[in-house]
Amino acid sequence: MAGKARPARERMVYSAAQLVRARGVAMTGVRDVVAHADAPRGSFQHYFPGGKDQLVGEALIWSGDFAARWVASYDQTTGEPSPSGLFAHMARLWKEDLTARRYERGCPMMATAAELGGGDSPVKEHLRTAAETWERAVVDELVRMGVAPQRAPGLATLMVSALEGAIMLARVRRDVGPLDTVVTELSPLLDSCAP
Amino acid sequence: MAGKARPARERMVYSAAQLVRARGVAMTGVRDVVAHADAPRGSFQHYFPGGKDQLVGEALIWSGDFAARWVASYDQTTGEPSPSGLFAHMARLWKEDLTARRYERGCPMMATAAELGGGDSPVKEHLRTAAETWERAVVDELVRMGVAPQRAPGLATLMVSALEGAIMLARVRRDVGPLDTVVTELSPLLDSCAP
DNA sequence: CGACTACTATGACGATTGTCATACCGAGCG
DNA sequence: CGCTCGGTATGACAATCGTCATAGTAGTCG
Repeated sequence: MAGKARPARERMVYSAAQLVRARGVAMTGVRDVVAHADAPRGSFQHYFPGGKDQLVGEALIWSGDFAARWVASYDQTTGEPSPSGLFAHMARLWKEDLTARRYERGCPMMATAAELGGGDSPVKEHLRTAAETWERAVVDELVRMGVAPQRAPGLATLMVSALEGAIMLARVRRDVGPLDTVVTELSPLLDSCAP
Repeated sequence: MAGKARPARERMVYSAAQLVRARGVAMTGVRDVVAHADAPRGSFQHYFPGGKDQLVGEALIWSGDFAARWVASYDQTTGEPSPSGLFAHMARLWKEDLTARRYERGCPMMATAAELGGGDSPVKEHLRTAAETWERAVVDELVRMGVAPQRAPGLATLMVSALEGAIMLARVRRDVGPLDTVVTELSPLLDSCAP
């Protein structure tokens, strides 16, 4: 199941991210995480003296970095890069994940954002930086392919918003249709911003 | 605080929706709902023999109906109706709500969707119909203003997705900027589909 | 060898959860 | 009057939660 190639601490962070994006923060118990990570229970309090908040926080920044890395991986694409191609690239990962995992898991940032109230918790700060990391990666990729720098942030916000909402609708419907829809509908608009 | 103009049962459903969209399903206890609704605790098990699932389910269909009613209320708008105007109409409600409530509350459907795993729970069925009700209302409004019937569903999915994602980003950033952004960026695309 | 550190193991704690069981109240009605 | 019935009021249940306290092992270094 969970290969022990990587140290237990990393596995716990990864498992926390996977469980959170499947069932939410509150529904994900610390005991569930250590079991899913196949890690010793005593190690949790050793590696995460900050408790559950620290674990969830690190899972969020891991997610943000992962998303940013995936966005940046669009560079290795063969063929002419375009904003619509980047958006399709982002959506493809989710289509595969949703179908392969049978709509069990969604976006960890969405799950965390939905459960945190108005207050400022230590978790929310990490959520903010994770989202910022992701969006920044999209902006960088857009300007790299020639989109005007003052135009890119708005487009990135639109892309992330549409993708996030489509993920939610896809999960609700148990159908990846919304992902295809937003890609198709948004493509002409996105490509009209590149040279 | 909570006027007793309406029967306790309705107040509980409403309070459940408000608490769920603020803190999520798991973080919302049954005791919290009855307290927020200023309702007698014994009445909960009387009106909702199905337990928490029934309460959350009814809160979801209430939310779906509310969203659909708000979309339909665009009819009373003075001035020329347009797809972009409808989208701005939908976003305006959220801008006001987020700022007035200081980003305490998000979308109840998003909160529920994020916490439900892959399985089919009785709650998920209600979530599905609520989302369908909302999207259907958008489609009806679009065709009413002249959008081609085979084009409307795709646009509605795009609008709902972008709005939902923007709500999440706005909550994370504590800034309604994303709402404005998606409205601005999407307006030309939306209006290019109306006569 | 002994001491020290990194990591693991286990049991218990108080709090909170959803749900159930039981009893009480007041009006309607024969 | 007595009886029913929609609604209310508590108290307790088992389960689970995050966290803590304490003791154990393994390995390294002096």
